[in-house]
Amino acid sequence: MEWFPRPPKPSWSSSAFSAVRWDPTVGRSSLRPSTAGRPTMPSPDATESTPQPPYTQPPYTFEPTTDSGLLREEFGELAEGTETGRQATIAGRLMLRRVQGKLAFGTLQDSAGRIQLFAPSKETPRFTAFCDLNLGDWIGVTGEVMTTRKGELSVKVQEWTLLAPTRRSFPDKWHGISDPDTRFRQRYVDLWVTPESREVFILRSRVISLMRRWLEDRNFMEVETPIFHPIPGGAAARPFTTHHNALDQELFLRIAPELYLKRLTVAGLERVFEIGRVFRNEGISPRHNPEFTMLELYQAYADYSDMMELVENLVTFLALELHGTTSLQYGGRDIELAAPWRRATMEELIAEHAGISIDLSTPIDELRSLAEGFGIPVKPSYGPGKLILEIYEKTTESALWGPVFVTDYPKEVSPLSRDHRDKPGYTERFEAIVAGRELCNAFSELIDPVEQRARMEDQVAQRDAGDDEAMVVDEDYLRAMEYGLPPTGGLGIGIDRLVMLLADVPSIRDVVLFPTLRPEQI
RNA sequence: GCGCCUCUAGCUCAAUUGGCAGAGCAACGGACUCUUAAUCCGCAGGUUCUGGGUUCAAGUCCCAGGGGGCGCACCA
Repeated sequence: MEWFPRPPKPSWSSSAFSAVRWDPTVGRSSLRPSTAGRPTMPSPDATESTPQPPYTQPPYTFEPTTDSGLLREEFGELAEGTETGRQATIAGRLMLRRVQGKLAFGTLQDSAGRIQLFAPSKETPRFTAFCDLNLGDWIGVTGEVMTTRKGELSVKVQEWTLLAPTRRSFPDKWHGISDPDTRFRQRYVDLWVTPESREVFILRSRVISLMRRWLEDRNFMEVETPIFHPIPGGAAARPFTTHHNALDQELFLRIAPELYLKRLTVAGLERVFEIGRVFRNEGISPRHNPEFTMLELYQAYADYSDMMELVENLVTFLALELHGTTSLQYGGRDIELAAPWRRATMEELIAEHAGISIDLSTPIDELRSLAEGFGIPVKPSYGPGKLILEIYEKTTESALWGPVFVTDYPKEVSPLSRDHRDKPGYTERFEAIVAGRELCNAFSELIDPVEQRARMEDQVAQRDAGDDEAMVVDEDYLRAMEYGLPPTGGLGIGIDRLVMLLADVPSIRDVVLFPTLRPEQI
């Protein structure tokens, strides 16, 4: 994605992340108002004796005819000293300025990149005021497209206007901002001084756009379901709570859209998807933000094998569209995303990585002592399925580089998944692990309302036993199921983690525009 | 929640065994008609995160608190 000319400084590859640019030990501070006077912005009590050009109200609109990217596309290969005779109007932020006396150069940044401004005093109106512009000011410029004697493509400043002054000091024009706290809190500064940061969010936007298109091409219909849930459900997580005054009712911010989307499958919408925010009242870490974005989709008449094919094909498509290849790097390590991905059962993978052979027929005492041997705090309520899952997560999951589909989860830990067609006690559920992280969770959906009620009641028992992430009984969902949920494959993908993978960044805060932080004391 | 690290000018960073708190960029004043982080001269800029303590003397050492980063726990 060469929309931005990279300055010759340390790259932002993930290895440079912590070592060079994002060293967490570097200083912190906040951008404070510039105390310097602004000649273009006299204070209210400035007198008429102030020898500065009068501040004029910026225009309400401005109409650029082109941008830096289009200019580079059209005029990128001009020889030195070319005068094209073509006029251009561009707008953006002044990022650099080099005044030579009667000749000035500037660097303008717009959403497509940067381009040089060429301002000779003989042709640039209000030349002194132009030279007095501050870094960060928004300006609009009209003039001839040309190249300098050194061959730099430029727009000659033959007309210009101040669109908005900046009243705060520009960050270091070479180093930008490196303090992570400032980058997250003042993302508006980070985005225009850190090209790599913009690149990540542009990539994120493209991921979601491409995903929509891909799903729509396969006859999936996008829907929106409630974010306020009277009963939290569809995942195991603590919810945020809120209150509706007129109804005088407690409401929960959704932890997953799952149960509403499956109601729509009952309704006959055979292929639905939703891309939206979900909220989980859990810890914050480089891989967890309390609000994050999920893609969930449901496909009638499909099972979990179909979901595996869908995931690997979708991710392959995204990698090819965004990078032109499925051979990527993450954190300096190679990863091959081309379909098909490996499929292996949880127990096979435990055998590979922990060197132990266990399954649901293993005596529970043996499972308990194995788990304790791995340092897992075992609760008495844990059955064999939960113990196997705990052992998998402790010994195996983070060691999987993948991509790999981890299949056949124990029924005990999968309250919404359908029984495995061949293996009693297991479900047709899988997670895809890529770069040691869960990318998605999917299953052949449980369609039997009697079985679903039993599973929900079991969850309630676990909740009563102290598990505050266990689900509760959702009577309306059970009623919907009683009308008949067809065989259905369902899938949830964490968009943030997918973007982290595709953008090769190490923290979820690098892909969330405004991550959750403690309030700043200003 | 626990542990480790960190916080100095608007930004990026210095400050030796505890000994006058500094530089570059930005800003401000000046010089300069082909620069590319322009260059050169000058000026100004500080609650060293906060509050205690030790000391003749604290950015530096100690205690408590706050923000942030990372790890652990949690998060299927």
